[in-house]
Amino acid sequence: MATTRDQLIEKTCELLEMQGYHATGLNQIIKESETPKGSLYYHFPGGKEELAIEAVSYVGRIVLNRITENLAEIDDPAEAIKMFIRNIAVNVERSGYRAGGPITTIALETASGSDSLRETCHRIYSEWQTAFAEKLSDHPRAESIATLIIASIEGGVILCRTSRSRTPLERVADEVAALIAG
Amino acid sequence: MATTRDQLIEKTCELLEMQGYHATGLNQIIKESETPKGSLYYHFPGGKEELAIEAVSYVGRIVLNRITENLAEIDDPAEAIKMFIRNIAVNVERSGYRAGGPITTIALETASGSDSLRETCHRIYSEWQTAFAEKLSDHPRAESIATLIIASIEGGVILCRTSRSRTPLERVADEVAALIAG
DNA sequence: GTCTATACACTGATAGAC
DNA sequence: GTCTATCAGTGTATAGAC
Repeated sequence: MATTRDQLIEKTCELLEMQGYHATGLNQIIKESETPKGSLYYHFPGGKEELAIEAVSYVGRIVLNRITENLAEIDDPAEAIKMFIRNIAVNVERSGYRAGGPITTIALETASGSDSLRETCHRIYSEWQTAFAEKLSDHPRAESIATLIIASIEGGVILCRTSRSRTPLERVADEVAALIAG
Repeated sequence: MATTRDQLIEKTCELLEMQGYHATGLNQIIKESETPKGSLYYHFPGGKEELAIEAVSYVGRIVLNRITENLAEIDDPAEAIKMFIRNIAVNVERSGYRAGGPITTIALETASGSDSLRETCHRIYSEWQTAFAEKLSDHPRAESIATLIIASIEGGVILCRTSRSRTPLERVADEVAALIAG
């Protein structure tokens, strides 16, 4: 029971992750999601920016859940986070290096453009960071390490997609684990 | 003695860093650099893509020199790299969080678009990584740590620009230094 | 709520005079 | 080498019938 609104949001998430904000046109979104343009402006009167905000919020929530669930599966924080990052590396490779980092491109493109999109990305990054910090709550530098984790994952995705190799994220996984273990 | 060609490349570097590839139009480049459009296609017959490749190569070389010079100033690798990253944090703040990471946005936007731009970014990231790895040559995991450094700087810039705070890169600097010192 | 047709600005690119 | 005028295509957004 996918509503028109949901179809638009999901297709927008997919295209934004692969192409970014400015390279993704509304015409492509309505064509690939098979929804008429009139419906888009009915559901999202704010146009492209409002649609992107909803899409980024949606995918941010999904990723937050995945972080929480995956980290809960392994007791040792260093090992849990290492496996989580290695899993991202595999997924980036599986996408043909076309996806990975669902909000990274948007965050950069809109950092000096749309303030509402920038704030949405900032909120999501904060939520992700909190999830990692909670897993590291025994560590004296939990918050600081959580920031490094988010930063190195985002940067690692860039390096993997640019080099068409999963090695960068695998190295990030190993080094982050080494840092946590001390 | 700035030639027309150099003016175009330098202005393109500036705009690509702040806005990204797709948000930067050729009209804006020629207007702000005060060079006519005819000259652009005379110097860069390949159009926007060729101009961007030249711009990315140019700024990549400048940054490589800055990495080499700055790292040579302090003997201890952990301290040298820490200060280098803290310096980036200050520069990002100084730009009003509108600049920083001169090729990051381009690397992401063109990862699934232009193959020649993607390869150019890949080459530059490799050169930067080698510069850090050489400074860490005494460390058994020099290459792996150099990858983490590039990734966490690129990601740290994203977090700083998105949150309008220099804290993320300062934390990255501290954690990377902790990792190197062991 | 859904859909089509269209307005209007702007994009990258080119032609041709100078 | 430089500059202007202009092309064809696409972008976001809107109007109005159904």
